[in-house]
Amino acid sequence: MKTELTERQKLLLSLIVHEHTRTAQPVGSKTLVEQFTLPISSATIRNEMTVLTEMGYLRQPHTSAGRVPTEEGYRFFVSNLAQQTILPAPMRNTIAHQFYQAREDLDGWLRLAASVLATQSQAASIVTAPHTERVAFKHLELISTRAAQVLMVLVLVGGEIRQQILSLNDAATQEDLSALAARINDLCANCSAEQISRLDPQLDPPGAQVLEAVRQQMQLSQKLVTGEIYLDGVTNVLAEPEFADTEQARSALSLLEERNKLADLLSRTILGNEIGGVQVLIGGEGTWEELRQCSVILTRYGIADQLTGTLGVLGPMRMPYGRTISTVRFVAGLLSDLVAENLID
Amino acid sequence: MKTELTERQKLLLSLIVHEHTRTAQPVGSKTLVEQFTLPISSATIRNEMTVLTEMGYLRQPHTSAGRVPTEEGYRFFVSNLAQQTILPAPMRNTIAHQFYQAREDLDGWLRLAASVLATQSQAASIVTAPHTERVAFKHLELISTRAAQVLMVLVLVGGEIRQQILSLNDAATQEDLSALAARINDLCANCSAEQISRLDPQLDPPGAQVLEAVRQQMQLSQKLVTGEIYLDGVTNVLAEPEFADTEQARSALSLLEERNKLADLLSRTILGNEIGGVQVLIGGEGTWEELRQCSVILTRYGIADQLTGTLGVLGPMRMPYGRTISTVRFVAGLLSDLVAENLID
DNA sequence: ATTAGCACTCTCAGGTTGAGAGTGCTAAAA
DNA sequence: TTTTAGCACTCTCAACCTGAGAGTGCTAAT
Repeated sequence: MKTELTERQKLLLSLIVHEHTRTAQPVGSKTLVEQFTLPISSATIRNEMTVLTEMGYLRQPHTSAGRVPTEEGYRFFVSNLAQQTILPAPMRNTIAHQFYQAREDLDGWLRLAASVLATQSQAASIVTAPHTERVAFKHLELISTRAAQVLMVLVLVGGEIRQQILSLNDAATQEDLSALAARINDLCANCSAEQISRLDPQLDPPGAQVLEAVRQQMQLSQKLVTGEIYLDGVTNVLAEPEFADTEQARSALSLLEERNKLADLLSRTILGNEIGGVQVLIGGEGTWEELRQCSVILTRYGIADQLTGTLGVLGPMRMPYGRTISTVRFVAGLLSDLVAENLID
Repeated sequence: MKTELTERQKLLLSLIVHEHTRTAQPVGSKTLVEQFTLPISSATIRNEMTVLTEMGYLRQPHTSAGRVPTEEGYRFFVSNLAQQTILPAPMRNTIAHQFYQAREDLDGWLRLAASVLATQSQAASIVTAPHTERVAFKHLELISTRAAQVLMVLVLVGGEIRQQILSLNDAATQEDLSALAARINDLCANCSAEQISRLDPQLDPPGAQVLEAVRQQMQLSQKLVTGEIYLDGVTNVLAEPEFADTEQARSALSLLEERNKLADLLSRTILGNEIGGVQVLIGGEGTWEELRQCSVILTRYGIADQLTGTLGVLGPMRMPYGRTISTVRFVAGLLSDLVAENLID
């Protein structure tokens, strides 16, 4: 159907995308030739623009306005024309240094990652906590609180921690609880939820109750987006001229608040996307009505098949794709390194 | 300075606030008499309005518009005129039932609380995780991961869990670690960070390293807004007509993103406010420039001196105060009950 | 103390206008 | 065949004007 673009057409499309990204205005043929001192006349550009418009890469907001890239136009640009702009070295160092300083804990890293993404891309950032595909038992701890109430702390392979308050049918001493925990730790080491449900340990009632709670927590953890989702820079999006009308912004940002919709969106990157690959969703791709005006850049980080999370950026469709993709990739790399260094297995 | 308001003036102020809250428009003398079929004429109302305007409770956007309540007007309304509207019983039951169902964990409760607040008030909601004033040691667990890396899980009195990955100088077996943890558990039971730093247990190097990490984590936990902050309904604010201009909305919502500013705001409720008291900040109170157009309703929940958190709502200054204050109080009550039921000490 | 009446003020929506930007087409030039 | 200059045409946008409408403040009468 679509014929190949000539080199000149590619160049023009590229320039139009750049100029429009910079000014947020439709770009006209004359502006183009002046801005970039092109060796061809505006009339020639108009002819080429007509072609690109017919091919669906450009569109005119109204009869006598300049051209604006369509979703298709952006898609072509991202796949064929956008060039990765490597972040300047001092910037990279500054960021890496921040991560080094925030060496405290996972929570701090993820929050920092979201903050860096948001600042660098001037858009909204999304970071999910890393998550194991294969949920397995690592360690259990039972802590007596008062009467028959017990705080259960469950550590999973990968380092995820889940807690629950159990009300036992009978009171138990801390010694009893510790013994029970030790027994279960032996029994379940490295087991999956299914394996646990299959083994029949003939435990006394409180033991069975604890084991069932362990199994439930592990099953909960298997659900995809169970953990924390870190957002930052949401107000950056409001600053973009395309969202001067609040209604537009509202629909886009509401997606970030509805956890299940957001999870749905993030799961896009999980299916068929290896670590290191960056996925660019432009204009909702027909699926997300709320994102008609937006683009989302997502990638995964972590260690494949062990501990992975998703991270990305949501901004207006008019976005500096080259720079943003690089930034997303860079931050994902940093987080992957951190996960690798601190992997718990 | 200010003379007392007559009953009729109070009534009128009250009606103006209600009408303005409903329509988001300045209210005129004629509208008022028609809307509420008052037994006085519009001219009389105009005279009273002049008085109220001179007293600083009302203001005219321009010469020939109706009146709008000023910050002072809202403040007077909230302190003297607003009546608590108790949530209808079926509504209360529905909400309580939701909490009952989400019995899983603290995380779920807090998220639900934020969601309920946001939905009921049609504004942005803020909920912080409960936090101990007096941070004290409850239980430590050391879990061997690989080589000299150790996952440290620290449970504080109150149930807060903190985790950290330690790199020991020498590798240690799980038995060694368990023994060390047991020793420290005995040593530190119910201690504060200061007490821990004072005791000199003559532990071997890895033990000292762990103890120092425990102390650090406890000190971190003492910082006020250390835990998770749950937000919901941020996009509700965007729907309000006063934020049709994105710039306004941006400045207000940016406050919610900047953790330290938000913490600062929340700390307002901590100083000199007992549990059960609801604090209403109208128009930034001269302190928060970003909130010039907004009101914030905050309260504390939990058990005084033991485990308390903050929760509240941020919305436009034009807000149904009676209803919203009741809702905030109601949700705080629910959370307080949950904390009491599941207190860990 | 209250009210009817009225002149006055200000906003807002609708309509008009002219400048400016950008296009498409055509005919000539390369 | 491709490129370009020239030009008529279209459309937006800001500025301006205008009249309707809403609401006020004042005054004089009740």
